[in-house]
Amino acid sequence: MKSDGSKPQYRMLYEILRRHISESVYREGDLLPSENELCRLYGMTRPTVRQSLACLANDGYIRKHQGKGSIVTQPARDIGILSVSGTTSAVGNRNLKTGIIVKPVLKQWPADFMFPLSELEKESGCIYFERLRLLDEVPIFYDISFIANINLPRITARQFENKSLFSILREHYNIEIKGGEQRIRAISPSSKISKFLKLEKGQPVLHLERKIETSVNGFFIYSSIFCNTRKYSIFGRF
Amino acid sequence: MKSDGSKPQYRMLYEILRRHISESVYREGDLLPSENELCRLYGMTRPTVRQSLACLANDGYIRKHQGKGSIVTQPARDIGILSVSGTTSAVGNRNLKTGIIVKPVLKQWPADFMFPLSELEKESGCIYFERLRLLDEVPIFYDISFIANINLPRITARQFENKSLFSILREHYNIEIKGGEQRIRAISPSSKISKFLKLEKGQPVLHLERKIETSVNGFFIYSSIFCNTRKYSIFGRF
DNA sequence: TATAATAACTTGTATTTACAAGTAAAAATA
DNA sequence: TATTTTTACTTGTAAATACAAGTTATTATA
Repeated sequence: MKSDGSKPQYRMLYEILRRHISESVYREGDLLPSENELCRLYGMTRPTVRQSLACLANDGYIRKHQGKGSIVTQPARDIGILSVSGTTSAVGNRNLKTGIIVKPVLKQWPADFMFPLSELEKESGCIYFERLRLLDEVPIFYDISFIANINLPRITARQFENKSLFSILREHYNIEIKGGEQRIRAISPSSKISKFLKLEKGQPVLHLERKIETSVNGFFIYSSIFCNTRKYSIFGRF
Repeated sequence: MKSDGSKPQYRMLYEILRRHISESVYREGDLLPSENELCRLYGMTRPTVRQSLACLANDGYIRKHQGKGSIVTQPARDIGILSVSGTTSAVGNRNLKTGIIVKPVLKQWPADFMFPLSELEKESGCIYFERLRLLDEVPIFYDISFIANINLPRITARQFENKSLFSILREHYNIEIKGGEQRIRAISPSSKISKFLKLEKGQPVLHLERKIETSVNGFFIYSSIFCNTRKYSIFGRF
């Protein structure tokens, strides 16, 4: 019995509860309503409710304890770029600004790209752009993004300033981020990166190489992210 | 109908399939048997089989595609210290050696510990040790571990050389690792770390601060890991 | 032959039911 | 009163069933 046309029930409850946790309706340490109570409250059956809770637990919003209940664990998720939700939504209430350094252009993939590419990806080239992201006016991330040029009309004309790439993809192209993989290294920054991130001499940076999977088969987003971890740190769960 | 006394069915199937993938019975790109086939093969119902597959997908061993099936994605998981399986099991076939630099001793927690501690943890002190881990004879990790001193008889007397801490906990104390959280930074190493990891001058290191959750309520393992990411990189899924 | 419709798969979502196992508070017992 | 037992919760595991939705190969049609 799908009451809504688009999203599955468990997903809707997941989003409701996640929002409630984010907005401190349920605070850290609180017990969520029991599974049976949630069933009554939202008119679902227990397996459905449990599917929502499993997602929440997976994302680190709650912790389940047999016999006790589901405990809210709002993780002070530093700058949780490791989460799938994208930089903008992950930083929470901090003031995040995004400046475009290189506007989106269609070009060839670099010769030695950091991830292997499919033939289709190679042929169609990529949309390339560079962004600098500031947290409370301090430059923290330098993002270099590569998007396979597959059926994204007018993407190069879009305004990326202070917007999440993921939200643009979701709203205008109906593409959802599903997950991905990444490699993490500590490196000495190039002078270009050093300049943009306003680093002191000798200050190392974190380098992330990410391949992000979407709801569209074979469509990936790649990014190379340089991160100043002096004040903030990357936070993740496993 | 629990056919085995200890572990749930879905967990057993999960472990069987994971071993098959690790041992290349199923290779990367292969389709796993369909859910209904797995039901017949292992005498379970589809919800149970699906629970196993959900775990596998979660850990990045397979990728599910509606209408197609479950595709094996053996991730060339570099040195997947980010996975929950622990360093030793995560490096796969590479030659991993572990040397003890500071033998396990019971001591007080450091004054400014990297994670907040419960009262119980504070009172009971911690077991402290330092290890150097080499991959193909090259020092890669410098691990500093802190284990809450809660009911672990004879732990300081145990032989940690070339053994995974997690396997010791599992075999001798019946404690399983459930997950955890971590912070990641790029730092300039201290001279001590630099010496042990045989770093060139100016070579930065990755610094992980991890809080690892176990099957025992309130029992956590903490570790501070310094990692040389020049040759290898940390790999993770999200 | 090339295209479109169909059928036979696959996984995704959801319900219903049942019992096991852990937790905590209430009740009975010493 | 202090301890133990019971009871009433909680989540965990598992079955059987049904249909939706995506994929692929076959079959029918142009």
